[in-house]
Amino acid sequence: MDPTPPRNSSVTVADVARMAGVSKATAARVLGGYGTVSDRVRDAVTLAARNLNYRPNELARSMTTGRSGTIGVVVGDIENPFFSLAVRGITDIARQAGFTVILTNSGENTETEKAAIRTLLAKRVDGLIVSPAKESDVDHLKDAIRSGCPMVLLDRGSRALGVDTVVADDGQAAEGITRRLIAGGHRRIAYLTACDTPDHCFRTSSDISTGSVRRRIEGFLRACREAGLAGMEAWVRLGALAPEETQRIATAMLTAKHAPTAIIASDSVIGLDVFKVCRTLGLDIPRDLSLVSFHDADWTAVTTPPVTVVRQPVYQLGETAARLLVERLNGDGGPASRVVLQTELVERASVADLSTEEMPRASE
Amino acid sequence: MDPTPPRNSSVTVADVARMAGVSKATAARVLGGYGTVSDRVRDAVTLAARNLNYRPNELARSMTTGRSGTIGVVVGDIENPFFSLAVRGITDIARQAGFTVILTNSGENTETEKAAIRTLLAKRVDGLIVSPAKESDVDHLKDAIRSGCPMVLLDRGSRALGVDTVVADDGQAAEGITRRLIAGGHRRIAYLTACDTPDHCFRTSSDISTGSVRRRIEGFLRACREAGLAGMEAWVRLGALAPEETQRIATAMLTAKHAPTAIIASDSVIGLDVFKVCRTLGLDIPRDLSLVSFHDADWTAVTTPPVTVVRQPVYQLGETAARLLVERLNGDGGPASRVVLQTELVERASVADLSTEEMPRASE
DNA sequence: TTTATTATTGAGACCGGTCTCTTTACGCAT
DNA sequence: ATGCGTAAAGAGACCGGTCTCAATAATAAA
Repeated sequence: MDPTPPRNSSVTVADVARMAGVSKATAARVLGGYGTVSDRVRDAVTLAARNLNYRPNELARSMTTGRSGTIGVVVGDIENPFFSLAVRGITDIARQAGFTVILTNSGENTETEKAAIRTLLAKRVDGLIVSPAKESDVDHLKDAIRSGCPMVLLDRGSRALGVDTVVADDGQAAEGITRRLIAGGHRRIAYLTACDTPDHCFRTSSDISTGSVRRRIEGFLRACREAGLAGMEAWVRLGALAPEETQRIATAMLTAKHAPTAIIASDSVIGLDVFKVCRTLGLDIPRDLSLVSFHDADWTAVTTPPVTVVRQPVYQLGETAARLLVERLNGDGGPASRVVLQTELVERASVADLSTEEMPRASE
Repeated sequence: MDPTPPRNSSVTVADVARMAGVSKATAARVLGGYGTVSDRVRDAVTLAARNLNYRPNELARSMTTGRSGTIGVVVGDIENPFFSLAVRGITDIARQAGFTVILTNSGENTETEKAAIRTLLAKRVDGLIVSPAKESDVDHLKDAIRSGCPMVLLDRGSRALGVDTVVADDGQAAEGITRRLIAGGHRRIAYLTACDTPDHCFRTSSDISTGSVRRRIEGFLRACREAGLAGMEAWVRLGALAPEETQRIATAMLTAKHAPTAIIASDSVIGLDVFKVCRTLGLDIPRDLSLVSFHDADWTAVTTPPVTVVRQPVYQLGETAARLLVERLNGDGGPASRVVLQTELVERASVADLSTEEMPRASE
């Protein structure tokens, strides 16, 4: 209609009110959709708003209402398909519920995480979804909670915080897959993770500050002990933080005299690098090495052989976290809940059964 | 120190000022880090702020300064590794420059995109980075620009908008890979994309509203024409929006009488599904089908055979977009620039050379 | 017709910062 | 001692909405 609608660099309710010939309060009522207004006035204001190309200032609104309509998300690394899928779940639910998402990467670094939380709090997010880098260092999270900001923990719980938590049954999953490997005759089973300790050596599971990984390692060790395998702590390898390091560690393990017959990769990024190393070293999976990875990443189904994985309901993890948070924001004052989503072992062809394989050979 | 620091549900500068025994203006000067204050007062205010556990309200600050310190990002789908990597690039740069990122998924849907832009504008983002779902429908973007919100287009340009744009040299890349296939003796080359038209049929490249894809198809057709191949438009297949559809389309193509000898997948998600279909159909790559995919996704290097891809500098795409935007926000008033990042053809083993393969057969 | 009740509208405070303008005070030169 | 320049601090408006409360108009009840 109007060929050059105004620039509206900042058309305010007052401007609209003036043009419509009503008070600021009345215009605000129409524009904000609250209170009671006559149809005649409503039309006049709506028309004026359209003509002026009025755009509400959500900032000003948040100012008085105290709700910003945003939720802050802190993940380790959005580039990791695990997180990008979870974030997709979060944003989908958030959008449905009328919230927008401010995304932050901690890079699995507590300092960055602290800064992120501070920024998000300053921006007055209505709630937080956090995947804490370290469970042991959560004072900043405690602060946020105490200051009244609802929080949901994603993938990594910290019971000390007493907030809603959504995790997968990592411990059981690891226990199950370990048991399966042991039943298949494996004894030298390595667990490879990005988590690290100051001296890069694993001693006890309490050294591991990333909740999900700690639970997995505990499950791994539990299954080992159950089978009478001792000293399996030595097979837990840390520090697979980047592709180069992962490949260095995997290469070292696999070329050593006492090489593992099976490796459990703590996430799909690590699993991929282990796979690459095998290819580089000319090792055949599963003949020379059995491989199991956490996270059913897309690539795991198309390799030769396809790799056996622990399928986590990642999207649902994000969805559930967001849903829990939205409930809180809508006034749910119930006690903190801990949702544990079931994982599923997807058996493909990267695991060898040493026991039955040996048998026919022995009898032939 | 203090065992129970206050709840600070809303400690304001006024509160801090009162406790420090100074005026609100003075406290604000200290807390906001502007103006001039005596050391004695500064210390008093700082101490009071700490005791009260004061947290600045960024919303209120934005209100007066007119800058929110956030940039809005609209991508098609964060779950797609292409976008998650680009977003990583964006957030890294944004954080360095002191901005936070509000992330939105359009789901490649223009209506959702419009709503997202509206919301982001209402939240008064300082700038926008958008990957428009359709180049043909950009009035909402034009509006945003006219209202004074700096914008950078990511991966998909629209010259009509006259704003900074960062894209890969999609046209050349497609042209190059097509030429290579043709030189290898391929004549029946299919191009498979998620983009769609109302009747699911491709006629002319102007039907394609996603900029990057349109440029690729144009490159593809250019190379075909150059080689004297006519009617290759028929080999452009649309509508690979979801795994099921991609697999349906690929299966139909590959089981038809006139099956393609090569398929170019418009992104790695589609490439993966084509790969799966080949496996299902028992087709050998590259003997029965040559496959090339856009985007050097992690899985492409570990399949058997590894697949030839067009490597786009995705992270840098995001980085560059963010950098450009930050420059604008810092007052750069120069003309809109169009940055074209070079792609790289990563030749692996999924492409067969029909010409040399046929020759020995013919002479045997 | 008068009063009670309700629907509309207006005036203005408020949210929590920033920022301009003014006042006060101090140090130094004349 | 007087005057001036400048540093430090206070007062209060303002940003753009929301929201309470009072005022007015319209409708219903008596």
